[in-house]
Amino acid sequence: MASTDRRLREREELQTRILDAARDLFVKEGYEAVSLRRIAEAIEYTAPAIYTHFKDKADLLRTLCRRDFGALSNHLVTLNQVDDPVRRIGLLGRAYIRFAVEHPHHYRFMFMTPLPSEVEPEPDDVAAMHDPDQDGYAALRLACRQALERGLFRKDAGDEETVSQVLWACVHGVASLQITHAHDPCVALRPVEEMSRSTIGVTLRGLVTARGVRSIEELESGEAS
Amino acid sequence: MASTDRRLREREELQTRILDAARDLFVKEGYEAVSLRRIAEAIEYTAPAIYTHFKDKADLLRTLCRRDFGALSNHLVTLNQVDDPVRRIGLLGRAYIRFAVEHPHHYRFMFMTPLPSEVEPEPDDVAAMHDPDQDGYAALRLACRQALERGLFRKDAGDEETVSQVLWACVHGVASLQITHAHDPCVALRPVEEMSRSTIGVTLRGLVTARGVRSIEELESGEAS
DNA sequence: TCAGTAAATAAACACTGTAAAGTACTTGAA
DNA sequence: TTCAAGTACTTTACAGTGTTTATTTACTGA
Repeated sequence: MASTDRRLREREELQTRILDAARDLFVKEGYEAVSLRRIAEAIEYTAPAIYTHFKDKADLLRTLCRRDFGALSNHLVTLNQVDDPVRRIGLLGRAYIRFAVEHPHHYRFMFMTPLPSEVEPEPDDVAAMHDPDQDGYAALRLACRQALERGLFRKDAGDEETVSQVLWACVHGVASLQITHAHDPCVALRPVEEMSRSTIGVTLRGLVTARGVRSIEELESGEAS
Repeated sequence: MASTDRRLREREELQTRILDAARDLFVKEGYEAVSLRRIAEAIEYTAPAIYTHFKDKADLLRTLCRRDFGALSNHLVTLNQVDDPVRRIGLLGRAYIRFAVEHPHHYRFMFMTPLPSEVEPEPDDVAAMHDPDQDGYAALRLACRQALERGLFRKDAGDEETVSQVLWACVHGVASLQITHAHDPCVALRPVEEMSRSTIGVTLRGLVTARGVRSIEELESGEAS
């Protein structure tokens, strides 16, 4: 049925319009400052209409983040082409922090907001989550495994998983501190580029063997990317 | 006037009762999940009564945090007695993460929530903020300065301020990741003790000179404290 | 043409933080 | 002793929130 197709298409179009309006407002004013009524108004509908397309307000943002973070993962995994795993990890870190700073509201919701309750992920996502060619964290883990295998990371620094999480924690620290305190006069945070460079440099230096130091120097001498 | 004293005392007592009730609820259910009406009910008053003692809901939590974070700083600065600055930094990091995990809602509000607007701090706080014997961050900065001066940290790692912020970012990363994702089945975070130990070990190793390595070994061989 | 279905709406519910008005009670002075 | 001022608190009310229910509207497939 052609008309059924059209209805389905229209439905998806409206969903996208809701998501676009929501993103606009969330990015400008933050999740909690934006009400469903305002989102609805922006697309000339009423608030309850949103419930036809999304379970609730959190679901709206969740969907938004899933889509936009797909973009992050897509960007991160392109770095898999970098041969040297240590240099690759440095580039992953830089890109991660840059993304967080450029999309603070998305980042805040994804990584700085506790889940309402135990929300289990969809099966599709779980599969993608362990694929280094689809998921950013999996790409980081792969790089860590390679760095350990090739003797570029000290073995006593921890196993693949621990090392990955340590690296994640450190870049997350830079990102989240930046998002929360960038304009806080009490804190006087260093510019994010400097924090990014220094933190990645320090953590990598804390992980590498003598052989791995060269990779860091290459990373730091290379221009920003 | 004796009766004036009594009135003042009673006023302070009620303020403390409000704060205690609020802390109880915030710690159990989080800032946003708790309404002023519920806090008031817990102490058998009505919601607007709280406005006699606090400017608004945020002010209530702000006061609560100032008091309780005084306790953190008081604890952290006791570590100033540790001579070796590298070991001291490690102990500061451990204590910091432990505090964050034990007081997740306080920590969230203080370091993971953006200020409503440019709130300038009180002059008293600013003075205390730069005193290593009163403020935790000032204590960290002092330790970093000493580590640099004594040739325990590499000079090219950055100046005192940058190094301090890198260290802060890393422990903050561990703490905030833990707070947000401890019970998230999608993430499967390593236990916080392991993350704390590994992250502090890695970052310190990334900062020290050859001379400084001994301090890390002492730190890691020492029992948890 | 008509029953059935989906989508959007209007109205309402149970909340929220907060402001204004009113009520007791205490205080210092006439 | 009486009276005005002021404090602490309650009652009431407001404007807003996310969400639910009942109702209308529009369109579909038979």
